Amino acid sequence: MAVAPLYKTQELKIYNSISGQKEVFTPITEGNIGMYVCGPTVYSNVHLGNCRTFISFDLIYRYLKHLGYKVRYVRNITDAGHLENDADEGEDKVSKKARLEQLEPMEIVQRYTLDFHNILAKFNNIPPSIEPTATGHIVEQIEIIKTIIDNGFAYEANGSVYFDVKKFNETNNYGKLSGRNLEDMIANTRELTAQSDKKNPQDFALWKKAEPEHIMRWPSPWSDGFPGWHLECTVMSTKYLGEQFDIHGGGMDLKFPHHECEIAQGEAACGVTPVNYWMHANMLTLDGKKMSKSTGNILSPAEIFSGESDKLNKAFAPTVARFFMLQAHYRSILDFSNDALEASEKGFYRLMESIGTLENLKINKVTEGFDVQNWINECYEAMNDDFNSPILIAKLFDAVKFINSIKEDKATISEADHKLIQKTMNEFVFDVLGLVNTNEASSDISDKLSGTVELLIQLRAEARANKDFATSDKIRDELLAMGIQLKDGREGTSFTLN
RNA sequence: GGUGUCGUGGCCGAGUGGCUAGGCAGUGGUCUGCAACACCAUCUACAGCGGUUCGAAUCCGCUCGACACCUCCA
Repeated sequence: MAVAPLYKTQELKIYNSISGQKEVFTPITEGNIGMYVCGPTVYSNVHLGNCRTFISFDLIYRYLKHLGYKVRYVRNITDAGHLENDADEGEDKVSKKARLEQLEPMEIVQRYTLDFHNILAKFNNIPPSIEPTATGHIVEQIEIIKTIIDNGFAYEANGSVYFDVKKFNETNNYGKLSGRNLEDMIANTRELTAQSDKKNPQDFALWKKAEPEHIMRWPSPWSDGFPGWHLECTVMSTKYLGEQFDIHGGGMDLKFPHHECEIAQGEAACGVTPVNYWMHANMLTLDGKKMSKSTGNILSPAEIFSGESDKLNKAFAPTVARFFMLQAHYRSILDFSNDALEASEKGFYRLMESIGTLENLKINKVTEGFDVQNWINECYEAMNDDFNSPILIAKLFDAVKFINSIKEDKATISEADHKLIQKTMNEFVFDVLGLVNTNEASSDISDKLSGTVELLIQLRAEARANKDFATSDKIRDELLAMGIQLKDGREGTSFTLN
């Protein structure tokens, strides 16, 4: 018997940045989803703020897959073309770093691409289906520039090619994603600097002629140079997902100009708007301010994992940091602090604890004290409402309460409901939220240790029976200091690793 | 200056025209040799002012404050 995919029964709503509303999600091709997310520019280590965005889209990817969709997830690596600023003399970020560190640009790219993969793996992100690079698509970028020029939306000046925003805006709408109006933008900008090749300050580069000292350069019909930053995403998304695809994501700070330019390029090249659902993940702040490479207001994942930072009292497991982020909605600003992370950590371990408890729960004939089916529905409702992970987590804690009540003989569960709740917990906690059970990972390697602790528990029980509390407390307290917590229940003593 | 978002209890953080968010912390109880864990109960809210409404924290207006984008950033 074939089971129908979940998406047949679940109505998913997604907040579409371009309409500013939650919309019922309908993919272009039933059962299939094309999703593109702007990846990093690999000229330095990822910071925690970057990670939040990718964790947000990992959640989305995981849930879409959970619903039974076949998702092609494309996330690029920007290894060329990303300029320091928009001025004509703006230097390529990768190039600049290579110059400063006296390395080949591709060594820089390799180093930070590896770092990026390594860190995201620690956060248990699933790699995308395709991870294309800008330098691997120079030919396609040159081709699309030709098309945009032929369609009359770009012009060459001095070996560079610029997108003609004003011309585009006569027939299309430049600013529809970011809610901007081109006339206002023009009215609000200062005069062009005398040496600029652009017709308008809003025009953006599709191709830049390389200065003689610029080491990253490719031949083109216009000059030896390099492609503009916005272009790579247009090229790689349409190449792998088609001229029109379902979801395009990225950080909120890419909305303008990057994504606005992508819309313009896509429409100028293909005559159709490229994306049906625009999704923007919000920023992670530190001391109330956006984490940002340029201002140095940064906390690195390595610092979280090691605890070596003025901002932290202790080290945190990657999955705890992930859990902390998922406790906020992806479209809300989340402020990072040691205290908030510590609070999440305690909750996280409570959640994991109850998943362990769930394994060997007393089974009864009937379920009392909880409506399992209703609970499952509420979990789906939460995620179907624009991927509301905080609500989902709140629901998971409802189940935690129920599980603990059964343990305390204050509620009962039937065998069927037990299976159902176990399946649902596992699916949401591990498959959808992508959390990792740290208890389990450590207990795998500690069979011998368990035996040792069991022995100590036995000795302690004997001491307690003899009212030798000095000995029993010594065993308990010293194990605790080693990170092993004894738990006295009505059916004997168990332990957990902290 | 332009555009936009937001302001929730001790902290973090959902939600929303009338119904308990949740986590952490606190308080009282159960359990315990004492604790811890767990369970039960429980206290601190919706920036300020005005308006719409039978009813607003939720809608509208103003004030104050914060942040983001308008240069590069996830």
